[in-house]
Amino acid sequence: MARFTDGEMEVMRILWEHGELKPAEIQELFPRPIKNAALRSYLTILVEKGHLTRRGKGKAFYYRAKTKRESTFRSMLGDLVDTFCDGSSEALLCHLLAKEKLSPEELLELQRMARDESADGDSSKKSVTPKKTKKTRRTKS
Amino acid sequence: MARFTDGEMEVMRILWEHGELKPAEIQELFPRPIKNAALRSYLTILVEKGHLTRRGKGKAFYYRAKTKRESTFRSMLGDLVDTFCDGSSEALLCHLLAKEKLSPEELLELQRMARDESADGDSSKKSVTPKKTKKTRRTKS
DNA sequence: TCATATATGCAGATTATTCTGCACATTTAC
DNA sequence: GTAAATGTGCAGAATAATCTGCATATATGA
Repeated sequence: MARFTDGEMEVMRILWEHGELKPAEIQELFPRPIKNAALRSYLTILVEKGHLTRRGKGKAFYYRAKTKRESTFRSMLGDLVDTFCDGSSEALLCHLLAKEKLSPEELLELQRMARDESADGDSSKKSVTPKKTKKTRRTKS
Repeated sequence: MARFTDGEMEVMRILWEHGELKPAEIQELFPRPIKNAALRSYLTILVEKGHLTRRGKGKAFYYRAKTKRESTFRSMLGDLVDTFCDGSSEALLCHLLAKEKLSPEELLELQRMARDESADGDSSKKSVTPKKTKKTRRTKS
């Protein structure tokens, strides 16, 4: 359902994080220099595709993500699993277990944390990233 | 590094699985009906991009994947992790742990299997999918 | 009121992807 | 040798993504 090009994904990321912005604000947050009009053509397409909504507020239009971050994540993860793991997300888990050098104790602790995090309340609004367990920050290849 | 469109990905999947094929053979394995010439335009582009090699064998050209399945998987998984998990693959692991309903015993068994699998020999040629642990086969959404 | 800054609307250029059509070459069967 | 089957090369159409330029509208401040 949710497929994005690179430029579109950058826009979505910014709006997922900041909620509601006008083009000039998105432009400033954009990871590379981009002309205002070029950015607006992304926005127009994303509105047409139904991934964004916009409303006039004062002089400008303000844009907001309609497609949710969590559902996009699930969808893209599902595509990856279908392509490389024969549809089994357990196979992906297996792959990560092999890569992450965790002791059995750390692993079980992580599972407990993951359970707690997914148990309470509205998980769709929450970040996927746990708070205290960052480790392998990737550098841009 | 490795980015593929849908059509290109289908070609790569087929060649990853079957090794070396000529256009007509790929055409038959393609998941949807596609004309031979349309398929060949994919192949031409993939060769230009450096993802395939080809060699004349008899009358026809035979194509082979140059870009490896494992490195593509890692690259795409890395992109996903960068976009949605703040670069931490441990965060993705956390997400999967929350989704997969595994007992601690099953989890540790899975970790042991994952370790064994990644330990022996040339892992780049092996499937990411473990043999006995399939469970949540996704249906095409 | 008028100039300036800010925002939008729109036309279209550029490139990449996907796909079609057709001419021509080579192998194989008769 | 000749026809049919199979394969290649190439030109280009259709669509989508990316980006540019410019005309115009509106709010703000002197």
